[in-house]
Amino acid sequence: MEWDNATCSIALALDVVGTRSAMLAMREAHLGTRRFDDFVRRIGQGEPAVAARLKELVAAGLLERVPYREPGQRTRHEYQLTTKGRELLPVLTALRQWGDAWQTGPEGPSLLAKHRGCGAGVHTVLRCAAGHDVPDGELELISA
Amino acid sequence: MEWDNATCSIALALDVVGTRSAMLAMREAHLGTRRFDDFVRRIGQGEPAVAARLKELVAAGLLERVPYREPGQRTRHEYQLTTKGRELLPVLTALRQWGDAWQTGPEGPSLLAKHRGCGAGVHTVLRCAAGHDVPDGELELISA
DNA sequence: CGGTATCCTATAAGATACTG
DNA sequence: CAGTATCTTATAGGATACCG
Repeated sequence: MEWDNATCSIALALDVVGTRSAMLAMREAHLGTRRFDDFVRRIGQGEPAVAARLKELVAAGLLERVPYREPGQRTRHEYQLTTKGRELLPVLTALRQWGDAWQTGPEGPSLLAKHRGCGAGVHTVLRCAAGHDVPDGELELISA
Repeated sequence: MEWDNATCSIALALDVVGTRSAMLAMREAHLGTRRFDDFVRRIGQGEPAVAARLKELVAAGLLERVPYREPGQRTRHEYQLTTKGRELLPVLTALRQWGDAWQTGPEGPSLLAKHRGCGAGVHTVLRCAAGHDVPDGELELISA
């Protein structure tokens, strides 16, 4: 069979988080951002762009628009991470790690990832199903 | 300080690999694709789009355009992964893993990652600098 | 506060043709 | 084979205004 991007997991993932705004929105959700205005301010894009992206991420099941009500206030909505969205964390971590290593300026990284309690920095490692760490060069990518 | 995407490692990484074609080109490079025509066919986009992307990836230092010569042929060029490009592998692996889990159709994944020799499938795990595995919920993302 | 409506620009990407 | 040139379309994203 000729190679088909329609069945490639990477291409399929990019269908959902393949834009800058989508990935930054997911970063924000993982940082604890919940309200529309905060997404807008922190992503650094206009309301229309952010609104469109949040709508798509909700439709794709990475975020959920949940009503809530503070005492004495009217009902509002907040964007909460679903499990599907939460499991994007390795992608964000790998991107941050690569950006730290290769794209930061002299100021150093402005985004940190810590092991809660332990306090040490967190990075991704590759591991195989047999339990081995997979060092550079021992991973074979194959298109079936 | 207000949050600044100009110093966020994720945003900086997306400056380079934030488009579909860039990420797919890097997937291809990791699959062993080296020649222009193969990138075009396998990415599934037109020559102009692929040419632009390869040029950017070379400029950003993820690929290198290397001359080579088969006996009796004229000199040609191939696109080779640099260390910077090779270290993007965790990002691709995390994307593939998430796509496998959440975005594949009934046919299952068409892209495999195996531990060379061992043969077992490969996935990413999060680990802290102290050596602990970091399970879901124990990672704290902080914007400094 | 949490958006929508409109209009505009920039860029990603498709289509086709051509060249060394 | 490895692109470039040209033209077109689709979409990401910016700017501004407005609304419940």
